[in-house]
Amino acid sequence: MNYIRESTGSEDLRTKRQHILDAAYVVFSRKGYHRATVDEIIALADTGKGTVYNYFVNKEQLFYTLIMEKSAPFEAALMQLVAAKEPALEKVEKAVKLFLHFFMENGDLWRVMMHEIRGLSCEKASGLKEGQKEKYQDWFNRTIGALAQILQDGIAQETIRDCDVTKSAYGLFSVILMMVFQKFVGDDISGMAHMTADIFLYGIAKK
Amino acid sequence: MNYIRESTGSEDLRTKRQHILDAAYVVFSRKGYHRATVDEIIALADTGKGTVYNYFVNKEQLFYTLIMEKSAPFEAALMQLVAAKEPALEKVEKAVKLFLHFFMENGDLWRVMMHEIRGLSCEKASGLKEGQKEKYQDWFNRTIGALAQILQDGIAQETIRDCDVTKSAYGLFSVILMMVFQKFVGDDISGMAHMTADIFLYGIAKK
Amino acid sequence: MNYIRESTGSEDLRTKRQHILDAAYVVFSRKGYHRATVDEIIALADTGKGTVYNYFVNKEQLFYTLIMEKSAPFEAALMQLVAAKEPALEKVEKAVKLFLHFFMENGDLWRVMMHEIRGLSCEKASGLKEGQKEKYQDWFNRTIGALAQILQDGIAQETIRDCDVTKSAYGLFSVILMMVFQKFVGDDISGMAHMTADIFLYGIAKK
Amino acid sequence: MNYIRESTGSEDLRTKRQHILDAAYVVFSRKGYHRATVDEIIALADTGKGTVYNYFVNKEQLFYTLIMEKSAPFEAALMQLVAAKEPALEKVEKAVKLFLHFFMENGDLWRVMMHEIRGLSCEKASGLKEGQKEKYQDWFNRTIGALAQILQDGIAQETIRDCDVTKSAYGLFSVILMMVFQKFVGDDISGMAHMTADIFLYGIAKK
DNA sequence: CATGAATGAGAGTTCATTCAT
DNA sequence: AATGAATGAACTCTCATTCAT
Repeated sequence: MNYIRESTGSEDLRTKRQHILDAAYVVFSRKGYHRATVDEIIALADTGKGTVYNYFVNKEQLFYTLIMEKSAPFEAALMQLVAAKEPALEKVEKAVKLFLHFFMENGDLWRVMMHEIRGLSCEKASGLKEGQKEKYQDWFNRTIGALAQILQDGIAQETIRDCDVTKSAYGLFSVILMMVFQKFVGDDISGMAHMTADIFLYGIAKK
Repeated sequence: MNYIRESTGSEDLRTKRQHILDAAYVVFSRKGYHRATVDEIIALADTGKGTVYNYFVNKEQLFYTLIMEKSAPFEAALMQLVAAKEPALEKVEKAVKLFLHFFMENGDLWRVMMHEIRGLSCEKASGLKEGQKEKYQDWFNRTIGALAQILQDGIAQETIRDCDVTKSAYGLFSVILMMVFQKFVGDDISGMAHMTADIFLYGIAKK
Repeated sequence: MNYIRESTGSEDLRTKRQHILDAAYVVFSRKGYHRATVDEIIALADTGKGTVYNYFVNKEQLFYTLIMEKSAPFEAALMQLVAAKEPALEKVEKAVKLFLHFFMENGDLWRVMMHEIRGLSCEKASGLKEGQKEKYQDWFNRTIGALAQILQDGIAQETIRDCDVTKSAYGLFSVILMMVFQKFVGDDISGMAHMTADIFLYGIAKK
Repeated sequence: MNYIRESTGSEDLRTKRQHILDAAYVVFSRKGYHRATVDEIIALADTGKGTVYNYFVNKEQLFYTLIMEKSAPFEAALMQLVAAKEPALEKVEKAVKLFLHFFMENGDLWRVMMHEIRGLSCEKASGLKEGQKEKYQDWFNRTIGALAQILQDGIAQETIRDCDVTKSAYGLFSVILMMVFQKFVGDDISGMAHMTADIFLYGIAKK
């Protein structure tokens, strides 16, 4: 296994593709989908323009691949948390922490993605073809569904009010996003997670 | 003479500029700032390309004008609410209702605007010039500031916990937005406002 | 005669047209033919856009009219000089003075005109239709022809060498133009005329 | 291998960029800066619109590049002449010949350039940005400065009158230009150079 | 006559994508 | 597989001209 990695060929093959993805991550995050240009990506990736189209069919699919590759480890961790045997209230805080970590790293890219998947109705209203958009929607169904599952467990455990878990999960999700985008989250992610979960769970009205 | 004005006159007097704004509203909302083209706007407004540039200096200022004209009545109502003499807890619910109404109408446009004002640092990271972005930011300072003021009043009235009112206001704002974007809000805006305010104030954990 | 002038109608009629010509003079001189816009002309003339097209068939004819109106008094004076009974050498200096005065006033406009009449061959190579261009060329034939006539008189009077009078006239003309454009001419137009005529007549080589 | 390069290689290597410059030369010369369109240039260059912008940042810089590339060999020859050890009077005639040759080839383009660098004061009075205009002015400072230097040498050698060399150089320059523009120069450039220098040096008045 | 809102042809420029090397 | 020169469709914006009032 080692000798394969050390052979320059395989090393470089993975590298070119990865360099492009890394560069695309930076440029898409900074500029958004439309203002990001392939020229800027290849400049940052230090590669040729044609190379991009060897690995990715077009700009759109490059973006999609980026999203999926960045998401995979986060999704894995989240699913693991859902499956864990723990009180739901504690899982909520841990989930918030996972989301905060993820968005602290990838928030800008996700903001771009979320902006692009709007306009589902019209054929060419978005840069994404009809089939692609559903794949992005699946991401929300999976991750926010995980949050909802935790809340559902809490209801079963009678530590959480009997509410609409999907709406609540989306609400929690949106608060996390806003905290990140407004740069309210500093180095103390754990503390922020605690505070966010606390307000979410117990409200801000005086008891 | 009056009835003549009302038949064709009033129709035509307000027409061109308003038609363009109406068309721009639809196209910007559906396509976002960059994918919206002047050609599509004029097709919808049933006017010539030059006419747009008679009324608006460029695409950006058309967008800005749109935002400000749509926002004005909402802002007025919000400020009136803040100034009213009422318990803060009730004001919160009324404010949520105002926001829900506003975003049910203009949510897509605001999503576009919010996407464009990101990337404040870089020069060309957004379609908006540096000076303009601050004007959009002011909108947030004003409206979310109003929410924060209501919460602050609640703290003074000892009906709301002593929390970071700005963060909390942003949190409430983001939840409202998400409810709208996820189409969780139907015809019963009042009911939704009640539910949202309830969860925000009292949390979802069982007491 | 006076009462006609004072009647507002006739006064204003002449005025509108003249205001437009005055404004056109300023704008064409400053911006050149293409960069001059009708909008800027009407702003300076304080009139409506349609009014321009009431008096002039289009931008091109406005320009042409301007040239001809500005030229008339100069041409008259020049023709008078040619016809005068005077030694040719003195006429040369006086003609130089006339040209200097004229171009000190209208040099920019003439530069613009001279630039526009190029590209005689191609149909649409210039902004001017084929027929129009010849009219401009006539101006040169008339005015430089006058200079040539003076030189020809000088040859007859044996005070000027037997040279190609047309070429020499164009040469003198070009020197005058250059003096004006390079702003080598100050308030002392007479002195400058003397110097220019002196070098033209006697050369700059040491005798 | 070499002959292959010479058949297609050398043709194609220099091709696109040079074709564009060649086409731009023709179109700018014929139409002037503003009436010249990129569409016409690419039609003549038989290339795509984007290709122009691969080689030149914009229309203005294409024009500037054209001017500089056309000027380089002429300037080199002129500077060599100035530095040569020869009587100034002979240098004058040789310089006139150089200028005649140059303007016989590039006169139309230079006329366009000269027209564009006017209106130095106003911001948008010309198609050229403020900083660029100075670069064009430098061309005059260099080339007419070279003429003036020759005249200055003549004064030192006591073969030329003590006159304002800069004004005189501009005068000579303008005469050359006019000869070319009026198509007074035919195939016998040497003869024309002799005549022009003769009149410039010794005047046209009878001794 | 005087007006100026409306117009659209046409300008310069950008950028995702292709393909010969 | 890697490249980047070549491309042209699509974009925003300008401005001379018209015409209903």
